[in-house]
Amino acid sequence: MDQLITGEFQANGEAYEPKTLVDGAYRQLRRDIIEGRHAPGAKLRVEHLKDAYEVGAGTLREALALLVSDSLVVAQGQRGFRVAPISLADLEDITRTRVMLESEALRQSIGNGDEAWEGNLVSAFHLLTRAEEKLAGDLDGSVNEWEDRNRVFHETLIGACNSRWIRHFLAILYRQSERYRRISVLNRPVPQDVHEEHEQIFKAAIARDVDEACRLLSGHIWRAFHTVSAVPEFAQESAIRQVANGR
Amino acid sequence: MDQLITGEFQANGEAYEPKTLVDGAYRQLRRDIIEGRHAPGAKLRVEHLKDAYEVGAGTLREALALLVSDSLVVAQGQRGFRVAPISLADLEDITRTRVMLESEALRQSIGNGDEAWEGNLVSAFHLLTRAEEKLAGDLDGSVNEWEDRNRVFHETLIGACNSRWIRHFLAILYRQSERYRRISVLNRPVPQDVHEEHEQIFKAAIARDVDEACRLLSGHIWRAFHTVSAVPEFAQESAIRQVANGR
DNA sequence: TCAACGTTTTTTCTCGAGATTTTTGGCTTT
DNA sequence: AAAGCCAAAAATCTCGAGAAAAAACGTTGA
Repeated sequence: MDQLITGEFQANGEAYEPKTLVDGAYRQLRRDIIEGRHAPGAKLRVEHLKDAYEVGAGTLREALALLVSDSLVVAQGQRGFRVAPISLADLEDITRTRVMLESEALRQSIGNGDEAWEGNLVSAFHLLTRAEEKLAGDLDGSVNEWEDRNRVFHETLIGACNSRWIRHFLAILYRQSERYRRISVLNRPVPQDVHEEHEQIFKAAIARDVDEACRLLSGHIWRAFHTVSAVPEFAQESAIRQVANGR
Repeated sequence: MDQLITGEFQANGEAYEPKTLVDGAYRQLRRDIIEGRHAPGAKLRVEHLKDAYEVGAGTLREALALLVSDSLVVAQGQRGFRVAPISLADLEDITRTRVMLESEALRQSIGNGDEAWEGNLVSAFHLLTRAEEKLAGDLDGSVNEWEDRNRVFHETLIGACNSRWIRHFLAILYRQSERYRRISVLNRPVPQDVHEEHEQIFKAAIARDVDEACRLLSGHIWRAFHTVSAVPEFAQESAIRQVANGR
């Protein structure tokens, strides 16, 4: 089967080799937005960015167009591009929708998953556990590794869900959630509670306890929302609106 | 608030004026794919299309990039663009996901909807009824009108749902469904049954009967799936694969 | 007859310059 | 002093040509 260029995450941990300059700029730009290097609401000037990413103006425009449909960038006709704004209401919407979709996906995945899926899940959980140990041990630079492995763990959980569309939508929502998390949590999150939650979800999934797994996963996702919403920066919506308007 | 260029449908029936050439080409191309003028799996050659749509090559590439994230076009690195392939399994996936999201959206919409929403719904249902009468009366050229008003009716139904993300995903899925419908149903569908279903859904929504409305809506969407899957062209998956591979 | 190789042709991808539109700044007027 | 208007400047949007890659084709050899 043909491989989509601008598709989902890849499940394995190997480095992705961009096949084209547009694709490379798209991924680099997406990462910079998710990790907060481009602030929400900030203007994205083509003339300025084409030098930073070392591509032509047309190429960068095409990469920006791809980001528009991921809702990470908004286009204002004849007035250029901006980083998508953020708000607590938006994060709540993202969270609610994600809980609904991820519960359904997990339900299907546990129902369909074979032994190979179990194996992948054991592996993903193990790698995540190791990353969480490093995170607790104050090793710098392990945040990115944790983010990667956390993403892979969640992807593997729903990996046996045979609905491409649900997985596609969840990938979009996951990126949005990650952006909020990385913007708000500048220092590392509390890893101990999160690790326990991951372990409980993992065990319930392996035990094929659908209802319990969904219940735990929903709680896990909502807890992340409440963690972010407790950050002072987000607690007051007025500050957000200021950022969202980009002025 | 700023208006997004590449956003959702507009609820009213007025003509949309594209603010930029990219946006115009994007909408025109999207319509041509949905209405089947570009066959599934067909190659989209930039050199050939830029003349047809009367824009530059770079502009057309940008429009194609926008369509990639709608999953109406797939990009194969260094090998150009193709119209997204179709398959019965994909339609089933679309339908299942759509039923889940649209039920939730309708549930919220009926819960939140005020009198203004009721008014919009009455209006949309009335216009749809008129279009269905014309369709039964064998007036040519009324298929596009029916499609427009059918879309507006479904949009209005879930219009009071306050989740932007659910509405966004539903807009994508609706376009996909419309493509399958228009590819398979070259002659008009049976309007009588469909009209009765619309009327029942409409009445249940106005009566604020959430469970009944969701039940009817789900049946309505699934019935459309079965209608398409009964078409000989779709009944045999082998023919589909041939089209999907585009060779 | 079939397979493999090298050349030709087609198509895609990329870049920089020109035309439009928006924004900014200063000036005049009330 | 505040509001409105005109001009300069910045940024965006668009286009066509050149470079790179992939596909098609014919040829050669076993």
